[in-house]
Amino acid sequence: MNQPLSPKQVAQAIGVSESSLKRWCDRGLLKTVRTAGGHRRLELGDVLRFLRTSGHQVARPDLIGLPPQAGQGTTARNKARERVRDALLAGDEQLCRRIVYDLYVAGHSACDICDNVLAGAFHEIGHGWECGKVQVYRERRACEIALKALYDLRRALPDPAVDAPLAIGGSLEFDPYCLPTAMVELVLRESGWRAMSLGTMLPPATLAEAVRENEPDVLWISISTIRSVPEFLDEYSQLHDLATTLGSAVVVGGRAITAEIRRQLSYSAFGDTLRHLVTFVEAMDRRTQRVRKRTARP
Amino acid sequence: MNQPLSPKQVAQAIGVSESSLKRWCDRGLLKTVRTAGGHRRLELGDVLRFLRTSGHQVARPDLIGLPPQAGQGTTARNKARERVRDALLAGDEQLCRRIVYDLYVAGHSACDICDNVLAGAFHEIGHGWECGKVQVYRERRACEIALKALYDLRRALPDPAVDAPLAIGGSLEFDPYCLPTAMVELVLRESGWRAMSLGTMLPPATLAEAVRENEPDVLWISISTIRSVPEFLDEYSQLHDLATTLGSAVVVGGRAITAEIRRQLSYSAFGDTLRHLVTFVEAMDRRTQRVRKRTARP
DNA sequence: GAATAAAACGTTCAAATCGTTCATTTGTTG
DNA sequence: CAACAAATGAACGATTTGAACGTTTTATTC
Repeated sequence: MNQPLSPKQVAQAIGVSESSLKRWCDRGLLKTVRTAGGHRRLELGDVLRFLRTSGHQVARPDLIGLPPQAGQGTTARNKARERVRDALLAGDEQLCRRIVYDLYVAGHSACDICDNVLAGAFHEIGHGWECGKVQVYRERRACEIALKALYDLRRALPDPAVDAPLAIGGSLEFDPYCLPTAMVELVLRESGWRAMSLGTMLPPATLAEAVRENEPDVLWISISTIRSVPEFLDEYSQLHDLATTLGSAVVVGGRAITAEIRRQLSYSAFGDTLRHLVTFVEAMDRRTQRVRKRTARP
Repeated sequence: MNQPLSPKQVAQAIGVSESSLKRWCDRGLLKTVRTAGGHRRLELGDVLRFLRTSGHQVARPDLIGLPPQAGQGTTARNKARERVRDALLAGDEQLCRRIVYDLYVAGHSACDICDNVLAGAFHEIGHGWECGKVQVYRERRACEIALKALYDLRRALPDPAVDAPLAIGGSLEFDPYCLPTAMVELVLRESGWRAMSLGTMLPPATLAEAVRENEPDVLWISISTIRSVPEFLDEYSQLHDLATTLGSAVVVGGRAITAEIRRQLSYSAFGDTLRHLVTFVEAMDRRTQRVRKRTARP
């Protein structure tokens, strides 16, 4: 409980720069102990006392209490996955949001965070859910929290350019999982695309209509559950044919696509991970630029 | 995220001089915290509260983390519904978010916005959808956009106190509508409650488990569709009995509850609108305070 | 236990903010 | 219209803050 905190942790938690915090320590406003090498170590109790007495009543003193800080390292990501998983299971929205945001600030891409941290955490949660070790409501609550974290991250991205390539997509009927499609939207926007999720449980007919009316560069379809394989294959192929006819690339992915099913699908790109998707759309971007260059200088 | 804002940022955002802003702070019109060195730090929630009461417009919303162009539009509520409806149907996320924000900054409560603007807009959209005049995907896309606007608004609210009363809830199986439950969460948080949506399509058994494990003061259930009335009545009554036994009030509402069904339900409160819900929880708050006062002075 | 990456050290410096004063604008009243 | 009170915005030197830098300590990995 009285674990030593680093100046960086405390500074970030209360929203001031490390420099200021160090100055306050040196000025005696905040009791510090030093390691043998001269590094400052702060104790939680002292920090809280400082916040109370100095009149420096900070927004969220509770933040420094519980969460250990996210690092920037490559190994930090694996730990982040565990911490996110625990925060999600415990229903701690603030903590989850903070870990995700810290990772992003530390330089991890949204794509990376989704693929390696969130997806991993949900894989574990889903496993626990299938084994009956995790209550259903915890899994659902975790989805709600993760969705909020994703939307939060989304707001940190710049708005796409009005002439950026357009992508629309979502999940088909009987597939209520909103997280995958929210992730796709997020990472596409990170790549500068005008991505717009149409949501979940979309009848194929209305997706077709959306393609007709919006003529997107890419249509993405997220497949988390399949009710009837033959029906799915039929609906999907119709959709695919229509989209390609209208000049839209079709990207499909999701955990419900087995190797067996995949073999029977036509698609412009298949994504096991969001990384694959990003690679694909960036290749499209490069091709478009080449075409534009050619058109500009004939 | 909820990072403190500097007086300069806020002054530029509102479009007034730094001097005036400092004076307002010192006069107590705008809550401020001070750094250890004596510099003022403002929180976004407090700034918004000030804007709402003072009637100032926002010149540069981007400077304080608000969506671009927010806080300078019209604030008439009756027209707002039409404008939101059109923005939702057109898939214009920015515009929708902006209108909602403008309303909030202009002093309308989140509850009011949900009840009178968003719900109204979706009522019309739903009607158009049933008549076949509105494509399904447009309705779904509208949900996605509205959800983002709601989460955005949520961020503007202060975090609930750790000892605030707890409310959990969601929608039952076969009911995938996430908007109502997101609205409930939002307005409860606006009333200072620790509200946590568990999401949609929850099996009654896991809701029961959630009540057992979290012992909330209120359990809310949002009913947008009912698959089988007898099954629903059976499941609901079990849930209701369990919750009341454990000391949780049960609040139920939703467009699927007809007068006929309502007559057969037991509940602590029924909400046709979010306003009803807020009235109920605020009555609970007052009762709690009375009890506390009595306990404090015997 | 050595090698390597990450975090913290102390220092410097430009930018931001402090409190204060004062001239200007705005609104009210006789 | 003049007189007056209240609020605003600009300016000032003094102080605080945040970011940068190269160096040293700590933590992680093999």
